[in-house]
Amino acid sequence: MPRPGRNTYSDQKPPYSYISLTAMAIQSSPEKMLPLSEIYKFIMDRFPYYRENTQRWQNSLRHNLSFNDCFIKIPRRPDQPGKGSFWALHPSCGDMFENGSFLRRRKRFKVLKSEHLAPSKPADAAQYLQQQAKLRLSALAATGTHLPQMSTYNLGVSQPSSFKHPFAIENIIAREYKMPGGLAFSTMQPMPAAYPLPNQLTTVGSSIGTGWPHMYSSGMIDTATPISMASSEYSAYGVPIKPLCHGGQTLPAIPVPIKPTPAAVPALPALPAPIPTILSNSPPSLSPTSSQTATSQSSPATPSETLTSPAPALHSVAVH
DNA sequence: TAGTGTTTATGTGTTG
DNA sequence: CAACACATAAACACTA
Repeated sequence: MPRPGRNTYSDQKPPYSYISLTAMAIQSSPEKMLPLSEIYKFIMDRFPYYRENTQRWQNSLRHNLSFNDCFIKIPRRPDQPGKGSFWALHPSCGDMFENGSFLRRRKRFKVLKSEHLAPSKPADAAQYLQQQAKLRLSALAATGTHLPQMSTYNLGVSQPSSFKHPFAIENIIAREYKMPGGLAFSTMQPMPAAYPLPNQLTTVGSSIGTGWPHMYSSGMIDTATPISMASSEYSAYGVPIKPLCHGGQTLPAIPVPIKPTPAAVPALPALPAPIPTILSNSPPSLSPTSSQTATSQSSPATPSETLTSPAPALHSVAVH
């Protein structure tokens, strides 16, 4: 396991599992589903490390897609000719990653065999999923709820719902995320020794390139996979429906939200505090798993670095 | 035939 | 230390 060291990460293996990377790719797509080739592309575009030994990691990735229940295969429609199916995230897999951290899952996502909720036939499941998604979306629209932006994997029990884990998918893939005020961190101090700091990531996706050496950040990538994470659309779609059915093998005409807004999460005001905590060694309000993981894998990053950054900016931004 | 998808096996590192 | 998560390899089937 490569650890974030002092050198550039450009060619080093990112600390994300294939599951994470795949989830990122899928989540980054407007429709929340991608063919295998696009998943490859996404990963190679963003992580130079994966531009080599493609046979190797792509085999592993395919293995993960098949092996893990959190990925569901969606058949191509007749009007979408091509090879292979689309892959999407299982509607119930949202809490796979503790605190939204994509470093390591707290537990493997497994579809229950006796899922009484979900229809058994794919055709039914398709309808069911679509129905659920529509209901969900219309409900959201009706309430006019401004959902916590990109809170897809933000499951933090004691975190404000606006908190976005530095390794959360939103932060990872939100390269095009633009702050309302057009703020940018591109001029930020280079931080070769550390993985993206929460404030950097949460604040502006475009800054990832500088603060996140293992991710490629040249403009060319954007042409490949337009990311709509910053759009309001994502806010809606990105909030998964947890209680949604399991085992939905289907063909959703509309993207199925991945995970519900954690209802249990107390509606606390945005706190700058939790973030630095993650990368530091004190886990107070965060789950040990998450913080431990984050720290263990980015050890050389000195917590002080994270603390010296303009942390407060980050949440006010994240919320909006 | 290359790409895709499934499955089995094995090894390593982490977690409880 | 057992169980788990993950990475990797490899064999094989299917299909555009």
